[in-house]
Amino acid sequence: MKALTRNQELVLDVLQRSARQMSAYDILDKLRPEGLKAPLQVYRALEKLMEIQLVHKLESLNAFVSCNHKSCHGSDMTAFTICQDCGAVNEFSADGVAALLKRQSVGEGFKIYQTAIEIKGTCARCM
Amino acid sequence: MKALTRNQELVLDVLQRSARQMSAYDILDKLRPEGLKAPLQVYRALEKLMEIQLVHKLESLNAFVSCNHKSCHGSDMTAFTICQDCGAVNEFSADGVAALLKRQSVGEGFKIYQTAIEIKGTCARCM
DNA sequence: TATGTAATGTTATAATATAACAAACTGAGT
DNA sequence: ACTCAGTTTGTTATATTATAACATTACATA
Ligand SMILES: [Zn+2]
Ligand SMILES: [Zn+2]
Ligand SMILES: [Zn+2]
Ligand SMILES: [Zn+2]
Repeated sequence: MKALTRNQELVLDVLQRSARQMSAYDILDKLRPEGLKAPLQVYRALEKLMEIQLVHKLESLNAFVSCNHKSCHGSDMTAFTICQDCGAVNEFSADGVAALLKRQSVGEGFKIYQTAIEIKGTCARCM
Repeated sequence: MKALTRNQELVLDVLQRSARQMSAYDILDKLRPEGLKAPLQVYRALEKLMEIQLVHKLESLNAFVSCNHKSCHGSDMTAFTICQDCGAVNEFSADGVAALLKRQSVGEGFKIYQTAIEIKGTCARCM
């Protein structure tokens, strides 16, 4: 587990403190006081953080969240619910789904490398 | 089942003839000879086509495909494999996965409206 | 025909992401 | 300490994807 660089620390820290997903530009704005100036500085940090699964990208929102799911590091399976009313995002365990997808995709002759499962709907608080 | 408008027909037609997913701007370029000039003309057509599930968006690619899955219209469950080597996209039936996700998300007090399941890996031809 | 709804055309701009390249840092091996 | 390779950084510029705003036109239907 390699140590994070300064920019990676900064980006991860901002994401962890945030209650919500953030766009790369949201993150950049938060980090201007620390001296960051260019989108690439954020995107490069995000790229590494996603590689080691400390951060996930919500593809359907073009936004990023820190991983709060103890057991997903090293797994290739990540699933999110996204509430369309309040915007709340929740990472949840989808092991059964993962296994099923794997079986089914093997049936189709497909070797899974990574999955994005994003479920939009209404969360409990908003029902 | 309302009839499609001219722009919607044009966009759907281009997508159906394409062997691959296309970005909105790919589609626009194909349709310049037909008189389309602005991105919005394409995006608006895509919006309607997605509403009636004749077209799906691949969120992780910011690209669009026509639906070739006979039974998915009216369903809220769509799943894709995306080959990272050759780029091939395949829409596949994920009823079991859908059911499982539904059960699990109900457990979390979440009402599903729509899902995006995108699986990246290597297809049979590329293995 | 009157009336409301949906679709269109157009210009401009916002939001998201990457290319290219030079400079600085890091760690392993000598 | 020196060297080399690989990684990270800073910076400017640009590419790609998507929407805002607003005037206009088509279409259904009562
Ligand atoms: Zn996670
Ligand atoms: Zn909610
Ligand atoms: Zn479909
Ligand atoms: Zn392939």
